[in-house]
Amino acid sequence: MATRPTRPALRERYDRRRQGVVVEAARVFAARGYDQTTMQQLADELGIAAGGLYHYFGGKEQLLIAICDELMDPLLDRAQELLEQDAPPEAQLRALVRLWVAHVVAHRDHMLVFQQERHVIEHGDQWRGVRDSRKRFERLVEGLLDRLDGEPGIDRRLALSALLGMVNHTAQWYRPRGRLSPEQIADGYTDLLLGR
Amino acid sequence: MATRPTRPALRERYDRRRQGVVVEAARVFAARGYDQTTMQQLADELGIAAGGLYHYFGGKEQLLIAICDELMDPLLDRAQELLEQDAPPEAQLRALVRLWVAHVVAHRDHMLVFQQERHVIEHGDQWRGVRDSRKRFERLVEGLLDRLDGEPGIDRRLALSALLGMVNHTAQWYRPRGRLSPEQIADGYTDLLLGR
DNA sequence: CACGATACCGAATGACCGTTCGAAGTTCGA
DNA sequence: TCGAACTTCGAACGGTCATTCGGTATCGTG
Repeated sequence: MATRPTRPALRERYDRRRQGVVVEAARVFAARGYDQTTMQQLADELGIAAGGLYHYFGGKEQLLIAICDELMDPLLDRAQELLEQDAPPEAQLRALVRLWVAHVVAHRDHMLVFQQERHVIEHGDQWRGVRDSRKRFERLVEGLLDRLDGEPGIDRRLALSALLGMVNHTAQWYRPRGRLSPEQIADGYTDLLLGR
Repeated sequence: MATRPTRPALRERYDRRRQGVVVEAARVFAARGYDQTTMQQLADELGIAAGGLYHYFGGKEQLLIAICDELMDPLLDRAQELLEQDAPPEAQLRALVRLWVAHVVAHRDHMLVFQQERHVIEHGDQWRGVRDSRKRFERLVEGLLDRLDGEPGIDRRLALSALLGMVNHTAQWYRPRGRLSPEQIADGYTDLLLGR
């Protein structure tokens, strides 16, 4: 693996290209599966030789890690930013779910790869970072749910699991020109959780 | 691959052993991933030689198909049986979700493998059977939701997706001696869907 | 233009893995 | 107990694939 260029102009090009590789990898991995995709196939899709990939990534697994980071990091940032604001819990929940659904559908491929490779993420050694990000995001949602007013019609922990299930599952059926917009979907989930 | 024994006594032993292989395979695949598990590792867990596996299965992929069939077929049967009875839609929904959650937690490993290998199931040629089973089950649930009385507080299709997401996601967090029983979990989901 | 830094090529490598198959062991039924 | 059916073994095969690396083309810069 090459080192990141030192000169600013080149560094920019390098970063863009690297990012492009991640996005394409997410696409191909989501469609064919991580293990069933060869570096050769991925390189073909990108129009470069297989060896060229190692200019940007130390190996196949680093590529997978990059996909997951690109999925979790911005989501976590935005969620944190949102929750720092001072607003009623219900409004925050609605806003968070919107943000979350929007992120999921904008990164469908990343999300599908993330779900498919759950076993590596849970057990792998280099995966503590990704695991922690996921855990932290879940805790954010959990904390918000605890802050909701009113007696819960449903167990709070169960509501959290349900919400995680619904939203993440969205990646598997959402289509860009579908009947419902991401916002409508998100609001539907929120309404469901709040008993309408 | 050997043919199924003709003599009844032997056939019984053969079926039991084959079934044991499927269950163990589900366990190992769920933990390590299908592609990352070698036939050797699987055989080790079973205490037999790698070649011995081919006495029961034509190949690794057939094993995967067997896991999925073992998951979907009984679920579909029970659901169909339930829906043939004459009962109010709400009661049927509650019963169906109970049945479904119970099945998912009883076959957690099968379920996790099923989700991980989504891409093969969606695109593979030999997978039409499994695909059809899944589709048929979804249609059963969809039909039941349409039969619910009252104006829907949420889009019916979205409710279906949400339910699918919640229930299937259960496989990823449920633990046998957890705080909630499968029935409590199922009822929680149903309450959520019906607005409590 | 010229030079160094960067980007990519592509053949070679070494390891791994699913699958085969003939032989050996075991079990069943008569 | 004997033979046939069944089960398992385990070494060998053929193929695939991630990764390496020395060389070549391209690009930015002075």
